[in-house]
Amino acid sequence: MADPPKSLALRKRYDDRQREVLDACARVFAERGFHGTSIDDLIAATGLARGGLYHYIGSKAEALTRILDDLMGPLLERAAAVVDGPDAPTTATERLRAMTRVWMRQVESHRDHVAVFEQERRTLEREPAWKAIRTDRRAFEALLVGVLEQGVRDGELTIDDPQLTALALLGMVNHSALWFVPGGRLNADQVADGFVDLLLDGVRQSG
Amino acid sequence: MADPPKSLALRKRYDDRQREVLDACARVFAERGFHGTSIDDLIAATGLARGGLYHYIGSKAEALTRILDDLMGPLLERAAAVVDGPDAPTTATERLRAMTRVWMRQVESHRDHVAVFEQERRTLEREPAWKAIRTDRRAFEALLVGVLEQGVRDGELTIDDPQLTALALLGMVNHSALWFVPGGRLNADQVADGFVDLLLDGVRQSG
DNA sequence: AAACTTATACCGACGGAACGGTCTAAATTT
DNA sequence: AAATTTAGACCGTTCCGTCGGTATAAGTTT
Repeated sequence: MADPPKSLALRKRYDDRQREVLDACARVFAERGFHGTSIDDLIAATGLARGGLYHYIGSKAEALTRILDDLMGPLLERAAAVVDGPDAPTTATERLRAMTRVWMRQVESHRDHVAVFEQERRTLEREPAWKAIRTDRRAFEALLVGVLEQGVRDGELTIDDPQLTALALLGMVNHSALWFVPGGRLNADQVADGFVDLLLDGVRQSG
Repeated sequence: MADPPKSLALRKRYDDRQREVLDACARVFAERGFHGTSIDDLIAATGLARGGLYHYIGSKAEALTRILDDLMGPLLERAAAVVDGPDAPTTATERLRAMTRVWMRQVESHRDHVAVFEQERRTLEREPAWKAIRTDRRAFEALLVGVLEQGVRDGELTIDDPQLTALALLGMVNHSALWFVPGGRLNADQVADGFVDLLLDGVRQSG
């Protein structure tokens, strides 16, 4: 990656353009996979030429790193805020709902990023280079399990296996990056509420 | 792919070896992704040399096709059997459980295949070459939605949005290919039952 | 404000390595 | 000896990233 400009005004212009370029990269990565994407694909997607592209991304791998950081950073920050923050709800049920909404909104706004994350999961778990991403992922999952366990402690929830329950919700939401269509029949909050209601009450006819 | 042997005894030997080779390919594809896997990776994983490998797989893409067919064929067949077959249970709840067990057992026995399927989802949906796989996937999902709708008709289940509910379960199970460990704390049926119980009754403390 | 210098944005030809796949022939089995 | 399995050198292509260069905008001096 080229050194970003020193002057403040230009720096902003550079950052904005870089964001555009990285979003385009995320779109192609999500579509064709990281390894399935060639530099020429990125050139076609960004409209830049080879040199111009490298001016902003440094390398294909660096682009992936940035894409994943831009996904996990905000997600973790917001999730922590609605679980532990000053204005966070206090009951486990409400926290679970708030957290799931934050999460589905991230799927809505960063669908390609989530898709890339899911696609490259195995690689991310293996390579030392992605340790930061792994740490973020684990922190998020721990947050989720924590909320579920709080629910059990408080007598709000009855859970056989909190770990499995967390994995179930993780599957639902992360998998939604494959089918969720922004602007489609359901918006992010509706899907989030749908999942949480399902998890809380199930579908068995009562009474 | 080389012509398989004509004589019956040799044909079996060839098929067995081919299965071994394809399983090894699936393992590497799951680990590094299809495009992230080089022929040399497959050579290392199979112990064969270049020529020997091509004797059994024809091409990298053909190997992928076989891997996915070997996954979806049996899955669909067994799922249809426990939903519609002669000895299939009749209530939606029982059918849902039976179907999920079949499905999780396929994750258990073909974890790498499922992981590859998940990783290449976007490509599989796009390329004309994978039409057969898409048809199978859709048939499976239709089977699942059908069971859920039957449950609603029969008054067994109360479901706001059967489509979303199906997607939730699809997410749980398919995502399990990422974390399920054969021989680990939970076996396939235990995970399947855990998911189904979750979906049926939820986690909210009742009473 | 005009002339000049520097910083930034972008281009596209190019190199070297790695890629998937083929082919001839040797080894092994039937 | 015939059929099958395995080997590995080899080919053309595609790959990622670099580099020297141009054009434009910003900053500086006169």
